[in-house]
Amino acid sequence: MESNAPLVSHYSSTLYFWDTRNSLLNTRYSMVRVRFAPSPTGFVHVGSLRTALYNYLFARHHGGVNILRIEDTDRTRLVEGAVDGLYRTMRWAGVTFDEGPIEGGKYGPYVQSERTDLYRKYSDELVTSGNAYPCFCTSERLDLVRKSQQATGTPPMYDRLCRNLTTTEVSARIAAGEPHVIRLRVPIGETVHFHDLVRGNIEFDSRTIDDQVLLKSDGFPTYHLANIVDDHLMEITHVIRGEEWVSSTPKHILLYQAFGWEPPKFAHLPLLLNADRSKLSKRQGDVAVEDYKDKGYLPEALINFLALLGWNPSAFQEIFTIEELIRDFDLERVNKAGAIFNREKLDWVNAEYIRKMTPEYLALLVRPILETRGYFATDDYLVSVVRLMQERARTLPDFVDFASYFYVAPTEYDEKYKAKHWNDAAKENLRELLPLFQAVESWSHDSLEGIVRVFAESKSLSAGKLIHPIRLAVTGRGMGPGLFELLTLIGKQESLLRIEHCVANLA
RNA sequence: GGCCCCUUCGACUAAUGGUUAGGUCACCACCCUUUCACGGUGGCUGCACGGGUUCGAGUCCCGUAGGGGUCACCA
Repeated sequence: MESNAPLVSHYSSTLYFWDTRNSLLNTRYSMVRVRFAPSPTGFVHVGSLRTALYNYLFARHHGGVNILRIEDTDRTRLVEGAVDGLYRTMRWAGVTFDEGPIEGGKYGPYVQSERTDLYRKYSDELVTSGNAYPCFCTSERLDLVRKSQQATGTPPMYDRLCRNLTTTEVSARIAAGEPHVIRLRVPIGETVHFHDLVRGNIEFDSRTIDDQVLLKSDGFPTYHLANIVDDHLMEITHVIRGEEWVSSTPKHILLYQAFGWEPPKFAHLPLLLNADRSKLSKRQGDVAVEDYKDKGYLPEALINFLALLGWNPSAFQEIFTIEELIRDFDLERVNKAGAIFNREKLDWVNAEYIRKMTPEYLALLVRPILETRGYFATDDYLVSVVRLMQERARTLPDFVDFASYFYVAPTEYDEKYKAKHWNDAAKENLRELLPLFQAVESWSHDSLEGIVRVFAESKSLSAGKLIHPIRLAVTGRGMGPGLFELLTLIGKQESLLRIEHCVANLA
């Protein structure tokens, strides 16, 4: 019949062992060790970044160790260069690791495909102890079983055909070279429970837990096996991961019990959501960290924004330095409900950061974009443009795309603005103003403003009647920095050229 | 469908049995102003619903509804 005895006896016999070790080596085990364990399937999802960030903040807050582990046990989904990309993204975001494939560490290797012998060994151990069993079912049979279960409305689970094969039959079939997997022997009639640091106690009836595949027929482990073997061997103290893992956690608990290992503490993070409250997905917008980098968001801003999606220390502060995030971070203040990724708020946070940075630093970040657009500017000039645009820009490309007239004369003129401010009277005014501009000796903010205001007064006009047409002629736009700042930067010759051109040609 | 989780303004959230339910983004109005932006002032909307417990419930309990996650030899 069913043999679930090994689980129970294993667990209780090793509990004593762990309790003793825990008290004897208390200092060692009080050291926080967390891991970020992505599978290298290409880009880094912003949700993954947030998970990585929370692990990082938790580790730093507690003076613990942050570990990167690559979970590449699915050979069919390997993506060339994904690990490099992952590191590039993490470095950009400022999330650092103390142990990992590049950092090294005494718990390595940190790439699961280099640890397959280990998983095999532990899988064998589970089979020997009766907590796992070989299964020879083909995927075709499994599909059929699943289909009939769906048809009858029963929960789709493995029907446990191979669970009670005799040892002689098992040996024979293995000797015959029959492909097989190793499955977890889930005990019957138990309640599996665990305490989640975010959600509290969570319980599962073991009859709802599938006899999960632990070792695939290609000899590679599944996530479930590799994950707990590594978490144990790497002495992970806290597993901080996305909510989508809650329903597989009981399988992990069962594995810890089967091995007689003390499970780590779990904290399941709320999901990042689309506007319709479904799991944040590619179909409804940008999900790759790279997308946000490319669109001109600053890493500090993205991190700040992401940190506050699902966690909040007080709600009386919106902008946090990374040091403040580390100081304040606390798993107990992580929310339970999913959070919608709100792009407008990100824009605002980004704008806040742009206003805080030095123009020199921003200019460095803007230059590549400038060159992509085919514009030219000296370093000094670019810094000046940044200074004028700084409180108007929300993202990095704004310094180029909303300010193109600083680099090249306008070829298009804003229709609405033109309709409002460009007419024969305006042109006549500019025609008369032009010689005064030409005659000016110091092309400076104050002298230009003085000329315009005196001229306007002499003609009994409001200064706006001159300012708006000049802005249109010089920039083509109805928005931007103060006119006299802008004229000063663009320079006398170029400014006059543009005004003359429009007076002569713009209808 | 089974199992698990969740539910405060449109969005992110604060509140740890006693508040006119607070802040931020977005939105609207006004002020500042040469435009846009910044800044300032004000406004708009919220405790999913129904029962309990309690002198008192957004906060505790039960139920309902709604939403989400998960049910692979993927992680």
